[in-house]
Amino acid sequence: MSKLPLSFYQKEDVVVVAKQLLGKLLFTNINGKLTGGIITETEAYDGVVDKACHAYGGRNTNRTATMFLNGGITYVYLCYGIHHLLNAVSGKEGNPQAVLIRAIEPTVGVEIMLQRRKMEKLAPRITAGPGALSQALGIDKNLNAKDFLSNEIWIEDAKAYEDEKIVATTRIGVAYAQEHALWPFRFYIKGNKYVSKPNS
DNA sequence: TTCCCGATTTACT
DNA sequence: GTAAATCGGGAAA
Repeated sequence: MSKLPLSFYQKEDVVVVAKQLLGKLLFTNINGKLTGGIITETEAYDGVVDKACHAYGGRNTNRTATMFLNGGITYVYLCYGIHHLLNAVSGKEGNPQAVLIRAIEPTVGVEIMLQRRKMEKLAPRITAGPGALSQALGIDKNLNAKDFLSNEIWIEDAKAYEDEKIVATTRIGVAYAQEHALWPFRFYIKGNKYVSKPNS
């Protein structure tokens, strides 16, 4: 398998990127520790027109500047003062779109992930949920604005899921975005155990 | 500089 | 089911 090219992320429609990322393989190699798995859940954040997006209305600050860059890089930020959340920036430069990676199914480096999560044995909650996933993979804001062809974090190509295996629903934790909270911008793989909240 | 609050998780009752 | 933890960003002053 090979790494996804930057052109994959630079499509105009972030929703398409979010759907196509399902089933791809996300890896990190932090301090020589290789971990990774299959992406099972994503959410799209559609730039300046999306009230749930940090860059809504063209808000360009130290934090959100990363999203305005060309697609194919990471956007990592701290939420609730505790959790690092991993996004894949998409679209072209100046168009602040991003895909939140919410969950993976671990396949490589499970022992390392168990240690990082302080867990005794494997359970879905190890990587089901954006904060949990980042902790398991060793992601923090030092990985912000890295491109997805780096040696620390990357995504490899894999067979795409058929549409009937993909569930589209509303996003999590964005009630403050009013009517935009109803947009069906969350995608996950039907029946997979490594999904943060299957019912919504 | 101050104040408010969040793209969550976990440990309780 | 409900609440606490915890800190940096963004807006206002």
